[in-house]
Amino acid sequence: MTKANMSEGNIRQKNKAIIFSAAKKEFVTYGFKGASIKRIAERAGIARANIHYYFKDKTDLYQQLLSNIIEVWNTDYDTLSADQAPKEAISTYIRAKVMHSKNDPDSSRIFASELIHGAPILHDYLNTDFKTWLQSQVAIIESWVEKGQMDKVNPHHLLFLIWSSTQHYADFNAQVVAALDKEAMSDDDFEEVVASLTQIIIKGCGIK
Amino acid sequence: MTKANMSEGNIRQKNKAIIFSAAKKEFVTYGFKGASIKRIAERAGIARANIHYYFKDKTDLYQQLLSNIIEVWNTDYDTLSADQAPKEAISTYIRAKVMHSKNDPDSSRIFASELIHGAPILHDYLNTDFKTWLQSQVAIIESWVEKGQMDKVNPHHLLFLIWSSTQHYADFNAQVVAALDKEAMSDDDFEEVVASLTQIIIKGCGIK
DNA sequence: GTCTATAGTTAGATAGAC
DNA sequence: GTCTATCTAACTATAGAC
Repeated sequence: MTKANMSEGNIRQKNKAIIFSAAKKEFVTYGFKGASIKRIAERAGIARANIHYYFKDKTDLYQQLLSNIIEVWNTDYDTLSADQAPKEAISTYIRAKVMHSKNDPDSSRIFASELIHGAPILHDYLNTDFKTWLQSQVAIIESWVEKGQMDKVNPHHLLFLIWSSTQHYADFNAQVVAALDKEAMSDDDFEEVVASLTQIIIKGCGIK
Repeated sequence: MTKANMSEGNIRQKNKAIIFSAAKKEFVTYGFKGASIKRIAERAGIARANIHYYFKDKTDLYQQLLSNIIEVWNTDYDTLSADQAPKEAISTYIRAKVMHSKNDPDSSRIFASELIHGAPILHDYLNTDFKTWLQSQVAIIESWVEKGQMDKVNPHHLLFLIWSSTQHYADFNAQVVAALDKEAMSDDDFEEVVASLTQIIIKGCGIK
């Protein structure tokens, strides 16, 4: 790759990142169909036609955005540790999930919206990579049960419980802040969430 | 009200019900902005213009649909029983919520989609009727804690945990069926959900 | 790589005959 | 209460100059 190519590549990368960031807000606010390329361009501070220069069409942009989100999850934090005892592993996992709901709620919301509307784009992913990854998580829980480190619980439903209860604070934030009678959740509020969920789930699984 | 008026009223009621049913599917599939009145009319088997005869505009139709959904919840099942001990009350509540996710997933999904996208229509409801109703639920849990019938848990976060984990099977059904490697969840699957969630949450709250 | 102009499509909403 | 026809607005996508 020549120097000219590299700097072109950098412009591409930088502009695509700006577009992704703008698209994320737009998709969260209006959903896939409701999102308009005009408003994404305005949010990004670039001309409308440039979006079409970088992305084939709206579906292509949305697909790549979803891929980015999933990639961050898979490489970053969304994994139970097989090397730890269940108490530490699950506590760490709950905290990581709650903090992700705090720090990047829009990613969670876009993923949730995609699933709620039937996962038209993520259907293939759910039946391939997701299933493989899930199987590794289930195996970890099963090993804890076999070793008597926790009660016999259905691994799938335990995982769903952790996912839903932690992502709730991103996806349903509008309802949560109304319920807590606040403008927005504070750092302390999120710590209280971690403590509450950890307390109930650890004890509920019979983990000492 | 004359007989003629009554039968007119009945036609209105019947047609509005048909439109609501069609609109529900359309809003679930495409979201608020993506839903088209043309397709709602096609699903309902009536002419496009008739939708505008019964509803002022798309927002009006969506608002009334949301009101219907919330009304069913409030009058039907979505309440902790203050007269029971926590074990029975929470077990009953979890079962009712899971069965509602099974029997009417689209209502749950429309509500979830509205919240995820910032609750533009439900904002007022969340800050009035919802808060009042929630306070009654919180008070019930607090009374159980005071009487020593359960551990000291944060009532709000316990309620969020129950709502999110039970509604998950409606809202995130696409992911759940992929995870369970099924076409659709069976009656037995839903019983397993009730059993798993009840087991973990009851024990997790220190309820005997 | 960026911009303006525009083609082509789809939508919401209304008027007016029946 | 229902239907056809139509107006108006918004949006995606592309062509072509710079």
